[in-house]
This record gives sequence, C-alpha cells and structure tokens, in this order.
Amino acid sequence: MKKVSLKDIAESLGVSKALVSLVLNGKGDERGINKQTQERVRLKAKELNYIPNQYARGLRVGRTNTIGVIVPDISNVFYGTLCKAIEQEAYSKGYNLIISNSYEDVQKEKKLITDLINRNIDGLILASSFDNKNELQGLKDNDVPLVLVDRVFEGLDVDSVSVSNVEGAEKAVNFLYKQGVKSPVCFTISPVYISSISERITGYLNGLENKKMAKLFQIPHDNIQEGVNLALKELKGTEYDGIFCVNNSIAKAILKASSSQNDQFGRLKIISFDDIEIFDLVKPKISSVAQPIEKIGNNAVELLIDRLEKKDAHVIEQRVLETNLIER
Amino acid sequence: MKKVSLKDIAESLGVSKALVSLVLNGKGDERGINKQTQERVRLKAKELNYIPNQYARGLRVGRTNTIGVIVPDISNVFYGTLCKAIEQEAYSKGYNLIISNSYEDVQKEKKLITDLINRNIDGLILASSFDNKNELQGLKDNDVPLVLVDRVFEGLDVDSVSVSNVEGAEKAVNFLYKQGVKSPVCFTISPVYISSISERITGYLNGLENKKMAKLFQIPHDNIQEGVNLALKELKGTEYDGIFCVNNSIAKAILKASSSQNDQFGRLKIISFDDIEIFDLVKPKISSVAQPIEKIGNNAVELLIDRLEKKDAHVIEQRVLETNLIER
DNA sequence: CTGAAAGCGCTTACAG
DNA sequence: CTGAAAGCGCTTACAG
Repeated sequence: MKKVSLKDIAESLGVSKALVSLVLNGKGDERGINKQTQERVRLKAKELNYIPNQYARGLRVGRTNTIGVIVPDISNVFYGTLCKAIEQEAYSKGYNLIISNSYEDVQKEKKLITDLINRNIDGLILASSFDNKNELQGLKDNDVPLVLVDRVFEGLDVDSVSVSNVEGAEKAVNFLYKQGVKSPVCFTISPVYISSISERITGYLNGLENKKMAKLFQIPHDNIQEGVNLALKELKGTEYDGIFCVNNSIAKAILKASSSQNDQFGRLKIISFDDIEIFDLVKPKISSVAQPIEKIGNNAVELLIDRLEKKDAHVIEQRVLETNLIER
Repeated sequence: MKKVSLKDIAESLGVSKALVSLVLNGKGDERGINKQTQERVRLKAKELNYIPNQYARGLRVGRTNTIGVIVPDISNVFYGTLCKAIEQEAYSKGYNLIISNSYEDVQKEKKLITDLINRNIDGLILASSFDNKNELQGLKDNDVPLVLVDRVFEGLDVDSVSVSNVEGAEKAVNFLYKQGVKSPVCFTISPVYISSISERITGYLNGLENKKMAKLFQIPHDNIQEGVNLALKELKGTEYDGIFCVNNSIAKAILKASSSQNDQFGRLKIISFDDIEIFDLVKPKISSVAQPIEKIGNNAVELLIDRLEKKDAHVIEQRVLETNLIER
C-alpha cells in the first residue's frame, strides 16, 4: 500500500503537481486558479486520502512545525503538567512536540540537543540542567530559536519564562513565621547551581528574621529520601521548628519519612515550593507556593512561535511570572 | 549561519557526496573505502560540526527513527511514568518520540493519528480512547506499525501490551474481604467501553461473594470529584462497607472528599487499581493493585521496533503482564 | 490561468 | 577503490 503523493493527484486529474500543491496550500485564489479546478483538486485529494509528506515539505521549506522540548523528568508532576500545557498551546498553533528527558544529566542533555537539531526542529523549549550558560553557546551558533523555562541563566540573552522564585520563597518563610515558627531551616536540593533552586535559597535567606540562624540542608537530587531522613534526624532536639522545602520532591520525602515513623512531623511546620495534589490530602495539610504552570507553558510556546514566525523584529523577552501562596 | 551538508564536506575534501555518505554511515569498510580517506572524512565532518539532515534521510530511506505516542493525558502520573519508560527504551535504541494527548476525545485522537502519519513516524504506540476497534482500521490501511498499550480491543489482530485487569481486580476484592469488608461496591469510570475499565469491572463481579450485592457507581471521567461526592453520599447509611476503585483518579477524589469532610472514610475500606505515591502517605494508607509500568513501556517499544525492523516474519503478539497487590 | 524545472539533502544502485 | 546520476515528495520562482 503506497502512500498517495501530489503526483498521484496531479496525474489522475491531468494537471501539474505545482497546481495541486498551490491549491492544497490555500494559495489557489491568490494565484487565480480556476475555482472549479480547485474544487476538483480538493475532492480528489480527499478521495485518495492524501496526506502530505511533512518531511519533503520540511526539506524544501526549511521548517518542520516541530518543537523540541527537554525537561529533567516528565514523570515529575511539575514537568508533566508543564509539558501538557506546552503541548496544548503548541498543538493549537499547528506544531508538534518532540519531548525528551535529561534526568539532570549534562552529557545526556547535550546529546539530546544535538539529536533534536538533527531532526530539524524549528525551535527548542528547554528546562536546562546545565551548570553553565556557555553550554548553550552551541545552540546560538546553530541558530536554533530557544526559550528557556523554569531554569534560566543570568547574563544570557535568551528568551525565557520563569517565576519569581525569590519572592515566592520569602512569602513561604514569612508564612511559617505567621504560623508561629521561630527558626525555619531550608531543605534544598543539589545541584544548587540550578537557577530556580539558588533563587529560592536566596528568598529563604532574605525572609529570615535572624540571619544567624540560617540553616541549609543540601539533599542530593538522586537520593532524596535518604538525604531527607538524615536531615530530619539531625534536626531532632534542635531549636529549629519549621522547614521550607525548595521543591515538591523534598516535601514528599518528608511526608514519606514521617509517615513511616508514625509520629507525623511532630512540632515541625512545613511549607513547600510547588503545589501538588497530595498537600491537600495529607494531615496536617501542607501549605505551598504554587507556580502558574499553565501560564509558563503558554508563554513559552507563544514566545517561541513569535520568534519563529517573525525572526527579526523581536527583542529578547525574559518573562517572570508571579507565584501564589496557598495557605493551608 | 548555514547548516553544513554532505556536499560541503565532499567539496572541501575533493571527494564525492556518495563517498562521504557511505563513510559516515559506517559502510566504509564494507565498501572497501581507503582507511585514510575514511579518516579524513570523519575528521572533516567533526571539524565542520556536521549534523545530518534526518528529514532528507527519511525522505530517501523511508524511515525517520521517530515513534509516535498517544496517551489520554500525560499529566496523569500513570501515563507520565509510562511515557518515561517508553522514552528511555526508545532512546536507547536510537528512536525519538512525538508524544500527544487525546484527552479521551475520539475526534482529537483521530486527528492526532493523521498528524503523526503526516510526520512519517515509523510506528505508533497508542493508549486509545476509541470506543470501537474499527476506528483503527485506517491505521492498518496506512500500514503504520502499531502497538496498543493499556487499552486493547477484543478480536483485533494488533500487537499489544496490557495487564491482567480481571485478575488484578479480583485480587483487590478478595483483599477487601480479607480485611473484614462484607459488601464491596465498585467505583468505575465512564466511558466503560475502555477495555481496561470493563475488565476491572468484570474482575470485581467475579470476586464478589454475593453477586446479588453487586453495586457499581459510574463516575464521569470529566467530572470525577462531583461524581464521587454524590456516590459517597448515596453510600451513607447503606450496608456497603468497602470500595474498589478502578483507577487512581477515583481513589484520589475519594481522598479529597473525605479530607474536606474531616471524618476520613469512616467505616469504609478502600482499595484501588494503580499504585501511586500518595497511597503510602495518607492515613490510613491505601492498598492497591500495582501495574508494572516500566515493563509495559519496555515491552511496547520492543514489540514495535521488532515489527519495524523485520516487518515480515513476525506474528501478532499480545502480551499480558501480571499486576501486583500491594497490601497496606 | 497553468506547467516545466530546479532544488532542498540525502542514499543507493550502477558503472567503471 | 570511487564517482555520477537518479530520485524520495514537496514548493517556488519563472515563463508563457
């Protein structure tokens, strides 16, 4: 069963491929092609169940209507939801997605980027794991339109969509105080060079009433549970009585730890960046700093497509969205 | 900044494009091309940072090393994890993914399938929302290799990977009895024509000690919370004392309902298909029927690539994996 | 109003 | 051991 091509339609109608192509691309009127001929072409295309070959088209036109997306881990609900938002927006504008996971692995991310360029994506949306903005230089050299999401790089002239992490973290710490916490600690995650993480740490430090009491636990991203268990143990018997978690994975690990100990968090109050379903279902409920995930996705796609479709007259845009404190 | 092509390498080396192509595709030795020439080609390719154009290649060869994936909703943790598993396996075999969400919408799913065929995917992995196996006929006509996952169609000769839903549901119901439940009801989800759902209902019915007490609540998939709230209300004061949930979304809605009522489930015992993190973190913990998600993903990719790479000598394979009862 | 031709970047028989 | 040529399916000047 061979695929139907332009040629098949042209031959069965006795017209040229060019004409068929024009009509099917909606340029029939513009080029003054006979209305009836146009109708015949469209009918025949439908009859033969013609499906244009996007790769041939892409090869010719230099665009493929495909956007590459790289996130650390799509099974993490934050990135899963982000990808969903990106997909919806992209789809509505006629673009498909190629999604890949970097697993916070710099080498894998590099390879993925090359892979995607290979596949002639029109642009890339990237939640990067790079420790260094220079890694992105290759992309600029390759002239691939790029939008960074979630994680940005200071001093890099690239479109981006992120949230105001510093303020978000400050709000979180303030809320802990409001709940009667005296000395909050921060559970952060390595690697801390990720912008969203370092900014949240800054926010925690800013929000602290007594800077001398600043205390950070750096949990390794690839072994969160154990890191959290150790940190919790170390916290026992100290005066620290509140925890600000830089992301939902850490908060979940705390829940897990305390659920197996069957004494819940005891005197500890907890607040977390990222609002996830579970925070509303456990007891006590957990307050959080919610990110506008849909907006992040929509903005990223909007920015990228803007950039794609009118390459020149576009200044770098770095959008920073507000977070929302959910008090529980 | 123009992309580097085969021609650029060929010209700068004074050889033909054909030779460069052969060398770069590892056919140099096979075709007896001078070792030194091969080395020069490879060096030059690296020096110019040559990236082959996969679309040109795809156009010529008829394969694109791209797999299409359609799931109902990637932000659902079950499908998120499944996609992750699929991506890892596919990636390790040199394939990329184009992932799309159908949102249980038959029309959208049809359009997505056409879209993906447009893009010349080599094959498709599909968790279909179709109510009818005939919808898939177009795919067979188009000769696109297909593997169904999670949801299958009886009497359809197509590769598939699913789990033994009937047995899984039976195990769940039996466990409820073991916990002292006298009359379990089933919270199912519409549309019930989805194979995984209908099979779980069958399992529930099979497992019932007293068939006359069979009771099903059919929760609409696009308004789960309200459906669950109503069902719970209706259950009050009846003799039903256990709930088997056909999937995690329903169980989450029950958690949500009971958390806002602050009386937890009271006398009700709950068990759910799909094992999700949260079941281990709430109190009381929730038992569940876990699916081997990674295995489903791996098997699907394996089956598909098998099919792609040796089209003929391949009999239809419908793999059914075991579930695992997690007692909590 | 319509067609013939070139060319996007690649691979693969074929020829020598 | 290597090259010239055809062709995958499309679009776009160009010509008439």
